Amino acid sequence: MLEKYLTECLYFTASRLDRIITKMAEDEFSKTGLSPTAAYLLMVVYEDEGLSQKKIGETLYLKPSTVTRTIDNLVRKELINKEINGRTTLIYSTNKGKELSTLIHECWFSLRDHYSSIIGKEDADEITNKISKINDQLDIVD
Amino acid sequence: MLEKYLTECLYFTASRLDRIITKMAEDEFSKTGLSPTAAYLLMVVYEDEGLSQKKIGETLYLKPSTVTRTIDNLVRKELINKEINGRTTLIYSTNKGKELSTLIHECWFSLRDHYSSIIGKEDADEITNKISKINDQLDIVD
DNA sequence: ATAAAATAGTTGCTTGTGCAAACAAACTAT
DNA sequence: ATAGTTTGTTTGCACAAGCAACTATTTTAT
Repeated sequence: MLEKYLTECLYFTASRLDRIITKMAEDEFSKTGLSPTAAYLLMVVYEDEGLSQKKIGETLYLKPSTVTRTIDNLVRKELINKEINGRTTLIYSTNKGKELSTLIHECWFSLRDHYSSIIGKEDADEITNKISKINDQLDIVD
Repeated sequence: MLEKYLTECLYFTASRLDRIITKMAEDEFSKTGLSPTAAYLLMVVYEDEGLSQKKIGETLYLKPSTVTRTIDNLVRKELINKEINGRTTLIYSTNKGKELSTLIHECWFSLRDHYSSIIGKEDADEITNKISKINDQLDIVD
């Protein structure tokens, strides 16, 4: 009986979805040895070499502390470099980092194929789009 | 440019949504002194006093270890009791726990009002429903 | 030129969740 | 009845993310 009300709660359904899809993404990206977030960060760097941590955080909607730590991790793996430039630090991928590019993109497509094959490409695209719009509405960055 | 592709990724949008809505829920339920999950667990107990941990986990879609810990927390706060019954444990709310019922339900409605006021009631209900259906499709409990 | 404010990043801590292995109780089949 | 299997719960560990307070740099205003 309560179950019905739970599934009418956005918090409840959204966090369940997050757990499911995060697990799927982790499994998919495990081939790269990276967490999904680290892989996405790397993709952001590929796209815009030398961008600042701040920009990375804004792109991925992650807090500065999370960005710092994800970056530390990638630096430790020698996949990116930090270039301190006054109060900002610029991030570049290393050669080793660039070598991962293909694999990461494969995982990224594979993840999409995976959930699309279950829920259907149209539904997947539609829901993703809707969630994205709702995110922008709810995320009132003060 | 990459931003556009990120918003087409269900993992990316879903985890962002989770972060936003979890924060909103935490703020809303902070009046109760409980995490949203703990509050939901308590609501499940109100609805079915004496149910097993297993059942709680199934209802909330949480792993046994998470249920154990959330319950430990509520026991420590003297809001519920565990009654060990062979290999299963049955959960009952205490009087102190029952006293929280009204407040928890208020927060629960208030949370819903909050996000509905931002994205609109229809859109909120629609997306919640869609996510719920997708959860059931993706959550292939082996 | 210097004090105050704003900005970028870091660090210690907390929280929620899961995994895997352990443990304990209860069936099942011989 | 007893060995093996299944089931429910617990425990140790790991991880991702955020908060709040801090440091360091840059900008602004006087």
